[in-house]
Amino acid sequence: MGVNLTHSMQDYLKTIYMLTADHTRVPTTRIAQTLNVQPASVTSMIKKLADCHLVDHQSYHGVALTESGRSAALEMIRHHRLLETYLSTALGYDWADVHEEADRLEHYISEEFEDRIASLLGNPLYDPHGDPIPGRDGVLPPTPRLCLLDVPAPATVVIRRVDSSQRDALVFLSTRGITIGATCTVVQKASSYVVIDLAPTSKTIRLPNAIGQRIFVDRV
Amino acid sequence: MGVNLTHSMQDYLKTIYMLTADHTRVPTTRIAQTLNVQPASVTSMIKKLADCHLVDHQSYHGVALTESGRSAALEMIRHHRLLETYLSTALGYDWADVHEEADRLEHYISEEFEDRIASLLGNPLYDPHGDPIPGRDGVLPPTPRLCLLDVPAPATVVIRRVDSSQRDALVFLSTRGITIGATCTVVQKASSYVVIDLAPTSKTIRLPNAIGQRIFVDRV
DNA sequence: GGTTAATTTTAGAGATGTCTAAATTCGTAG
DNA sequence: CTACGAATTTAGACATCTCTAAAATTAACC
Ligand SMILES: [Mn+2]
Ligand SMILES: [Mn+2]
Ligand SMILES: [Mn+2]
Ligand SMILES: [Mn+2]
Repeated sequence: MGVNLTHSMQDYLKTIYMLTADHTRVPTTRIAQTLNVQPASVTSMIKKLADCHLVDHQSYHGVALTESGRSAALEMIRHHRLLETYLSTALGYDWADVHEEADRLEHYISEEFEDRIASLLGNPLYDPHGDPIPGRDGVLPPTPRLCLLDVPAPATVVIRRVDSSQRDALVFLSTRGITIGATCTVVQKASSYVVIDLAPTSKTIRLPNAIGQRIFVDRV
Repeated sequence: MGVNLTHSMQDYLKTIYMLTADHTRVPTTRIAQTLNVQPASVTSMIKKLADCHLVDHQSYHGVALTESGRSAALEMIRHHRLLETYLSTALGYDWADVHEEADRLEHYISEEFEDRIASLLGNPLYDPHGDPIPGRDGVLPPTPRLCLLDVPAPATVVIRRVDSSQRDALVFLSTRGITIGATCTVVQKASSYVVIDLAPTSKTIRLPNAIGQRIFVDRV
């Protein structure tokens, strides 16, 4: 039973994990949309995962991960985020390009490979987008959640995380020098945009809300 | 048609390439043994490869690569040997451990990944076992072919390549400090073994013919 | 509470890559 | 030159993961 997970099983587990961050059950259709497959395909994979005790499936009422399903998902997320960090730090990839490569390789690296890149990187806690990297023990560092748009106007913040789900936004940000760890001052808040001064150059940047929404910070 | 090759198709092409180094056709059974599958499975895969014009199959008379089959095989061998070199050089893998990891990853790295590790390694011509790495253009550097056992007794040589097909032999050699690029002097040749002095320490090592057979050198 | 629309599951099929068992072909030994 | 044994292919099956189309279930509205 469930020791050897196929590439597909791992993708489903990872997706279910992501979609159940709020600890509720996730409906079939949601998984289908995310993985770009038909709902019928999801149902049949869910059955297989349930047979392996990786998910809890209640017919017509969605699915949730079991403890072992959660572990398997976190293992895959660890691979993904370590790979992204490695591709960025050691191989010079742009942060907009790491996802695609990591999403394939995550299924095929060995535990030795995982350990070696983790160790070379100094066992990092966050990936290039600021997403937390689960430890080998499955413990997840805290996710930066304070949104740039929720910071009142005159305030200095450090950029801790960006939403990495849209490549365009990542390119927009890196083009303007906005990266994880950068310090900036929020100088003006309008209804549809926010203006920041980016340290150390004090370059002034106007960010549309659609972008500001995707940036998470710590106040200094 | 043959643009997108599956993992399996790539493994078959690589295997056929390896088994046709002598430019003859290779029989079905030989491929089956190498890939640990049944001859019937080889026949059905060969048909598919022939449909894609990657191999030339004459029923009951074996198979050979076409030009495009050869290119695809060399592309996979380039991935494999670059990965082995990278795992060894950048991640500190032992040369006995690189094969297994590279054999999986070779199918899943992108051309960008290939280019980046090649460039970081300084576009190496040989992998950690001394096997030649095909260029992006498919050109293969020369394979060191002078066997240690064929060198007359008092002679100084540089170790250029070892047969990497048996893990045990690789462990045996690295345990004794024998690596690619090492210089040694052949001091005695007996019928069942050869004695060498390994520079720079002048450590004397007696190698059984079964091992010596697997070492290829350049005379100095 | 019954009807209806959306969601979900079931049923059946195709693609891929493997297997076993049976049939075919080849080459050689008598 | 024929018959035999080995190699190879064919035939039919199974596992995996996907699809489309049809049936079943749910939930919500009147
Ligand atoms: Mn994936
Ligand atoms: Mn990321
Ligand atoms: Mn392989
Ligand atoms: Mn090698």
